[in-house]
Order: sequence, then structure tokens, then C-alpha cells
Amino acid sequence: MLKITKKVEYALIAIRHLQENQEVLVSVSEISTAYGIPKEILAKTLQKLASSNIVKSYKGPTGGYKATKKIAKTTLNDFFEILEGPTAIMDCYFQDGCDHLNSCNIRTPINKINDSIRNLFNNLTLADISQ
Amino acid sequence: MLKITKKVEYALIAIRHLQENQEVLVSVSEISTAYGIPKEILAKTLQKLASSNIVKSYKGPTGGYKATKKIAKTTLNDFFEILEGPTAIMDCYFQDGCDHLNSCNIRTPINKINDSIRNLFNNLTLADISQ
DNA sequence: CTTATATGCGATTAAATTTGTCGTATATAG
DNA sequence: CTATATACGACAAATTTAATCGCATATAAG
Repeated sequence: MLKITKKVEYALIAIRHLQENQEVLVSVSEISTAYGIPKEILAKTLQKLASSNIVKSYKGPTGGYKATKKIAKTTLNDFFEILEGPTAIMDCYFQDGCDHLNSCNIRTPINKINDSIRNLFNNLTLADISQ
Repeated sequence: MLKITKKVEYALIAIRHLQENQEVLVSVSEISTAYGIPKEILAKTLQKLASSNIVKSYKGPTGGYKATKKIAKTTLNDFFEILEGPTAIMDCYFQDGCDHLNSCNIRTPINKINDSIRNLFNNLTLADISQ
């Protein structure tokens, strides 16, 4: 439990690679072969990052991806939510429709844990964890 | 991602129920029917908590479980690790044998995130999240 | 001392989630 | 025009999690 997904792992790898090669455009294939990551998954992951302007994409031959200045300022919480949706240790934190609401005796603990984690991730940027 | 498991959820429910009924022994069946939790899973979960002395068990008819004083002092990290093993957002944090070690460019970020989470959970007790 | 009821524990099956693949469309440099 | 890149949706495989089953051990009560 409390594992990050491959999508997030791949996104971190890609972002760091782009940051280390800011002067050129890097294609999905290059990153994919360099780190042994399935191309299609990496492609989709970078597409999500591109639509959130975390990276910038360029189409066509000689196209590829480029790091943006937004990366450093992005919080871990935003980063995770771009890729995976709301940060919640249980679905009932964001969703309604729990069957056990009347007998539920763990709302307070669940909310406290969740708030702590969200607070942690909202106060850590991608720059913070990079060095 | 970053979800807690049902085992942890059930353990939290059971612990809180035991704390609210400290004067009596409570059986698995009682908790199971009160909250609509599968009996066998709840039983195993409480067995783990019992072998870590988070709760105390009594066999035989009229037997059941009882909260202990250790509960309040237990950190979230210990609690999670009793039920789920080491807290790690990626397996490579605790295990060896990663194929990508040479090309891995995210060790620092992964370790920083993991350390942050472990630090958070080591400084939160079950008492802290209960009120 | 037998019986009913509780915990203790391992193996197996079912369900859900995550991961990876495939196919197709669109943009663009040469 | 063609080759190569991103963009996006549907589907399949693999892994993880959740739940079930079966049997053993302890013990209170008649």
C-alpha cells in the first residue's frame, strides 16, 4: 500500500531527463530506450504532463518534449494529481456514496491522515526533491 | 495510488471500537456484523495486532479482544508496518535487485519522498489522529 | 469430559487495479 | 509525398488486493 504508480515513476524519470537536456528536444523513443520504459505508456504520461504545461511538446519529425520553468514550482500534490487524480488514501475522502456512513467510526482518523499527507505534498515542490 | 488497504481500514475501525468498549471483551463476530466487515479478514487483522500487543486476545467462549495502553503510543508508521510491511512508495527503497540501477536517475527524489512520508508517519500516533 | 464458541493460521479463489499493447488520427520537417 | 513525431481511445495481460475455505487450538459451561 501507499505505493506510487509506474506512471509517476516514469514521469519523474522523464522530467529529470528533460531537465538535464534542456538545450535539445527529446523524443519519447529516446527516453524509452534509455531507461527501458514501454514507449506507449511513457507517451501517454508525457501527454498528460504536456497538457498541464509541465513540459512542452513539439510535433513532427525532429519534434519531442522540452522541460518548462513550471516544473520546479510544481508541488508534489499537483504533480501526482495531474497523473493520478485526487490524492486520497480512501475513496470516500472525495467521493460520496459510502454505504457505511452511519456506522463509520473512522472518519476523523482517515481525514487527519489524508490532510497530513496532502499538506506534506503541497509543501514539497519537484525542485525540493531533486537535490 | 497511495491508497491504504482494507486491512488497515478494518484495523482502524476495530481499534476504535475496542477503545470505545474498553470495559468488555469484544469478539470478531460482533465487530464484523456491526460494521459489515468480512469476518475472516477482520479475524486475521486482529490476530496481527494481537501478536504485536496492540490489542490483547482471549480465547474460548466469552473470549474476544481488548484494547491495550500501547495503542495510543503506537505511531502510524508502526501500525502500518505491522499490517503491511515496510512503508515504501517503491519496492527498491527496501529491496535490492533493481535492473535499472545504472540508468536510474530518480533515486534522490524517490528517497526524499519516502523519507518525508516515513517522517510524517513516525511523528503521528494513533492517539493524534483519533480526536 | 463433552460441547459450543472463541482465536490462530495457512492455502486457495475471486475481484479489482495497474500495467502494457494495439490501432488510428493529426501535425510537420524535409 | 513520406517518414517520424505527438495525441488519444479501446483492449488485454499481469499483478495486487480482497475474500473465502478448511482445520487446529484453547477454554468456559453444563
